[in-house]
Amino acid sequence: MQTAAAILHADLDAFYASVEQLLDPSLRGKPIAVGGGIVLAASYEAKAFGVRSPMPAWQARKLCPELTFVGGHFGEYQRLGDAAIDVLRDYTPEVERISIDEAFADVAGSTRLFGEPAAIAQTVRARVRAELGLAISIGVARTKHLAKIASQVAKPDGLLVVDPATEVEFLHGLPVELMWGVGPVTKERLARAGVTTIGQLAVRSPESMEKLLGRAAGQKLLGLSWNRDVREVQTHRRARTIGAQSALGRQPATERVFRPALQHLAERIASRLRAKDRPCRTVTVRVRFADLRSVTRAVTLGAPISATATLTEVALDLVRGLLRDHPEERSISLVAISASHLGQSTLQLELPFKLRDDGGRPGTRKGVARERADRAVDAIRARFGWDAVGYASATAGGARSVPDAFRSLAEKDL
DNA sequence: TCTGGGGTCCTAGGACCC
DNA sequence: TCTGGGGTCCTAGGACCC
Repeated sequence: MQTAAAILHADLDAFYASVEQLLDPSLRGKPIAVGGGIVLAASYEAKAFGVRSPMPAWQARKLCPELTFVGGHFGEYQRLGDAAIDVLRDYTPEVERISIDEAFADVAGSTRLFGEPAAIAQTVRARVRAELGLAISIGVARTKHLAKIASQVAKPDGLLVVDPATEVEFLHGLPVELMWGVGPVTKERLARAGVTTIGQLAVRSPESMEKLLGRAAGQKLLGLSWNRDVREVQTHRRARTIGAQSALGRQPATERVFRPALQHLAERIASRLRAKDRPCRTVTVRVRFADLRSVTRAVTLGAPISATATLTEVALDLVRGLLRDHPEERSISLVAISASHLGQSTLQLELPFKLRDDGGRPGTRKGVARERADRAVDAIRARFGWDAVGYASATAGGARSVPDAFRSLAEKDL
């Protein structure tokens, strides 16, 4: 009844940094970091000095004085990431991409055509190396969780197949932080309870783990420690939220500051909502203060929205209310907007709607007119590019901390 | 000299309904 | 006059992932 190990987890090694070294041979073998103010990615040579992402540039330079910073070639990351995943797709349609440089693949149905999973993995690695010039590590196991752990253990530039007969032994010798879902906080909590390896976690009682980590996390981790992972490779996943954020440095908490920033974020988000034809009902804003503490405010509307002007107004309202509740906070360092409760794709026009039921705002909106204006802007951008047209206050606000090309990369609909 | 930007999922408390 | 229990939705916050 034991199933074969047929789940692959493929992960490009130090992806952004490797692409930079590929594009510029003079960078090969050297410690480099991609980014400006912070490290977005580090080469293996830089990681050897302790350089990690995200780390402020000054701290990285302190750890590694000869570190070379390079600005990103974001278009190339997208192109090469896509190409690597496409190599996987040559062996199975069952591919779940989880980020720009990482994907699961289920090759159970492909063995007659292409051979054993391990052979497929080796071929993929060789082809990505030969065709793209990049190293990709692959873990092969019976479950997604174990395949993911295996690829981490296989790095750099390795292949690791976990035999179903020995998977629990393999798992139990590893540190807990290799598990999906164990970050710094959970690692620390477990350590205080005397748990540092997956094997030590596995023998704890469900009650004790639930008490320590909460119901869901406790059950999940205990199950995973025995490799009880029932998740399947999912080829299509619909987004549940669409959001954007902008770091501001340290700025006064005034409308002059947050208005253009929110305008720009709302434009980006609303255009994506329209492009996917998925209007949102819930709008959440987040404001981070100078001390890095952040607070959120959310509102769920009576009707879905996707007009830029409407989203902007709702977000502005929320941020104003939030700041009124925190009069002691004089400066802010980040604003964010997130849209959720995304509707099904419907082609109906955005009707005038009530913003709130309490009558605190004018009841109706020029929904239809806004919809038309947005469609016109979307069409111009589709032809001439994003910066060809836009709301004056947002485009003039110019000083963006991160190029929009990078933002697009991070968007998860890949 | 404090640290980007895009996401997912979980928890807890309160409102509201039956 | 005081009382139950369950379900759903919403909001705020937090941990985690790449």
